[in-house]
Amino acid sequence: MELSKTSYVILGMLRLGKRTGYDIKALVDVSTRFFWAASYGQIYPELKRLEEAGLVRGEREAGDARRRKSYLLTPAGEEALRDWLNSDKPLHDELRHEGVLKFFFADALVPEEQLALIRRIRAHHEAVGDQLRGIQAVKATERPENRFPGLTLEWGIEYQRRLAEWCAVTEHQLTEELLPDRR
Amino acid sequence: MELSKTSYVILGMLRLGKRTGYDIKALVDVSTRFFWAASYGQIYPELKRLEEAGLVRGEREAGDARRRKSYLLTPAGEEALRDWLNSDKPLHDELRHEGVLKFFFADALVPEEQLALIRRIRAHHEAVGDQLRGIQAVKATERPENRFPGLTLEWGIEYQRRLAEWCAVTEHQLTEELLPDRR
DNA sequence: CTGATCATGTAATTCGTTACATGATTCC
DNA sequence: GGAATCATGTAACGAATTACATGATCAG
Repeated sequence: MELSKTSYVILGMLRLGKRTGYDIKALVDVSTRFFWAASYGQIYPELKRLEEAGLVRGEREAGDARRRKSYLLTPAGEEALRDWLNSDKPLHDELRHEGVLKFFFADALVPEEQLALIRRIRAHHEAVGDQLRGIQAVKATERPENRFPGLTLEWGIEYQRRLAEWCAVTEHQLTEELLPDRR
Repeated sequence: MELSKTSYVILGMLRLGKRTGYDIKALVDVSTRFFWAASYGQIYPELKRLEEAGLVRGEREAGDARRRKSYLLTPAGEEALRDWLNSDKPLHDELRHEGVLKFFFADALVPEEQLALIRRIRAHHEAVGDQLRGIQAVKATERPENRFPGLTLEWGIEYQRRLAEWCAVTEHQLTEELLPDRR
């Protein structure tokens, strides 16, 4: 049976312990969202399918007026997760970056506009970097048996920093062309 | 009238001169594909819509047995392109990276498997980098009035190189832990 | 008591890919 | 003459988002 990548997000989150669909969404929003997003519209139906497939088990807490339903991984689910992690099938890698796209077409602009565009792109990456650093602060209190989420967050921060830096360098070059050094 | 991002890809490509839908697809596949992909299923219907909107004009060459239809930008199309480039609306920025996703969940693996995973991710980025360098060779003969496509390509190569390098560093760290230095 | 958050789910819609159908031209 | 490529298009499908509906609980 073929699972979507997003279903592995769910399995991976459930490996950390019992979780509701709501919990999973909240976790995704402060972690994998930056390289693999997921919405309620995917998570709830997918939980149902995963349960039918025997990869997760859901239970409503008796007497829980909130009719909350928590899921946990079955052994089959753990195996499916590990199989995916160890699989050497080509890695899905997709980027949709409007900033780079605009940059690609920037010959249509006059130099001042080009500069303004690059500044907007830089501001964007700085803002995302700030967001990630905010999350880092929250996560600072987490347990050490799961080190990879933290490493991934560091990677994300570094990634945004480099993109912003590349903008700064390009910005500098264009400025020099516009206002050549006079000494 | 709201245009999709992909329609700006089309407008941007047509700014470089008269092109058929087929031409645009071929151009996208060696350039924007890496940060904004597009397929025939989008391009042909979108060209029709853009023509109805008066942003492009299409004409079938008389006596062309191949029934080829070339499009070019109208002044309104050029304006729409420039307006988009200068707009300061938030930039769409979306990443779906299965490698990073697996890395995030890698605590479920034993160290040898973690190492193998990182190697697969590195190999992936090296392969994409090679692809981009191949394109660079082809593009080396292009005109200078459009400098930004070339800059973007350099950015892409650098981007892949850094991702691969980050994998190499992490790989090294994990190896050290597995086989601590004995002197 | 009221607004924020917790909580589950579905329906409509959008966006995009893949596969298919069809046929001409070019290169060997 | 046959394979690769040029060329246009559509239909079916899939993946994911957004908006909506509904209601409980919690903090002030």
